[in-house]
Amino acid sequence: MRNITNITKALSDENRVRALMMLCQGELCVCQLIQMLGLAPSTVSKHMSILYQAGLVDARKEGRWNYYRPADEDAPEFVLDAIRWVQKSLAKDKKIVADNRQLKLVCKMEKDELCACYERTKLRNTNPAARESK
Amino acid sequence: MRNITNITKALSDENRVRALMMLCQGELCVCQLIQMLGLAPSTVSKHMSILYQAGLVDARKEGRWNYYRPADEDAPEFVLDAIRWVQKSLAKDKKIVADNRQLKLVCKMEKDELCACYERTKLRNTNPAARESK
DNA sequence: TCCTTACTTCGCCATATATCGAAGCATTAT
DNA sequence: ATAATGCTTCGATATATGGCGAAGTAAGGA
Repeated sequence: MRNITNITKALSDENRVRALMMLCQGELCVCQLIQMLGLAPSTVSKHMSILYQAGLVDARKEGRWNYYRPADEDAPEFVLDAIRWVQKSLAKDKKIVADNRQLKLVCKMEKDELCACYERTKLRNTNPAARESK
Repeated sequence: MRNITNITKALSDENRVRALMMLCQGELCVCQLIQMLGLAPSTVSKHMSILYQAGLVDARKEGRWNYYRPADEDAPEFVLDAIRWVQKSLAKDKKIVADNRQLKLVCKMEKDELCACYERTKLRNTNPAARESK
C-alpha cells in the first residue's frame, strides 16, 4: 500500500512528472534538469530524491555529476507499469512535447554554458561586497 | 497534464485508494464508506468529491443515498488504466484484502444499524443539555 | 408541518509539501 | 593547497492537504 502511495505521491507534482518524462528521453544530470525545470538546485535535488525513494528513477554518480534515469527492467512490475502509464497518458501533452523540444537544445549545450543555474552563486562568491558581509 | 496529476493527487492518499478499491468490489453508499474508513462523514464526503473530480468514480443519487462506483468503460483511457493499475498493484495488499473481508460484513448490515457513524450527532440532538446551550 | 436521515459545505486547526537561500560535502581544476 | 563545481542537506516560510465538528440542504417519514 505504502509502495503504491509513494508512487502516486511522487507523481502528484507537475514538476516531478515533467522530470520523469524528460528522463524517459534519456539519462540526464541534475544540471540539465535544473535548466529545464527552472527551479532552484535544492528544489530539483529534493524532487529527484522523492522520485528515487518511490523507485521511479535510478541514479548514477560520475565524477561531480549525478545522472538520473527511469527505473529499468528489473524494477517491480507496479513501478514499470506506473512509468508506462505516465508515458502513454502524456505522450501528446502540450507541455511535455514542448519540454522534449527544449530538451534537445539543452542536451547540445556545453556543461559550463549549461550550469548558468549557478550564476547567482558564482556572483555572490566573487563579489567583494558579499564577502565582506561574512 | 493537469488531468494526470489530478489522478495521481487523488490516489496519493491511502484512504482514497482504499475507497476506490472497495468500490471496485461493487457500488457503495457514503454511509458504508464512512463505516469502512472510520472517518467523519465530512471527511469521507471530501475524499469522494476529490475522486469524483479526478474522474475516477461516478456518482448516483437514489432517494437520500449517494452511491459511488468506479468510472465505467466510456471514461478516458488514462482513467481506466489508472484504476486497473491500482487494482493490479494492490490485489494482494494486506490492508486491501482485510478491507474486502470486512466489506462483506458491512454490506450485509441494515441501513439503520450501519449509520452508527451518525450516533454522536443523534445524541447531541436529543440531549437536553446540548439544546440548552444554544 | 416538523423531524429525521444522509449527506455536503464551511470554517477551523494541525501537519505536510514546495520552494528558496545558506551552508556543507565530495570531486575536480588551478 | 586552495578554489571552483555540482549537488545535497538544512532551516525557514508560504501554501496545500487531511481531519474534525457545526451548520446547511434535500429527501423521506411521522
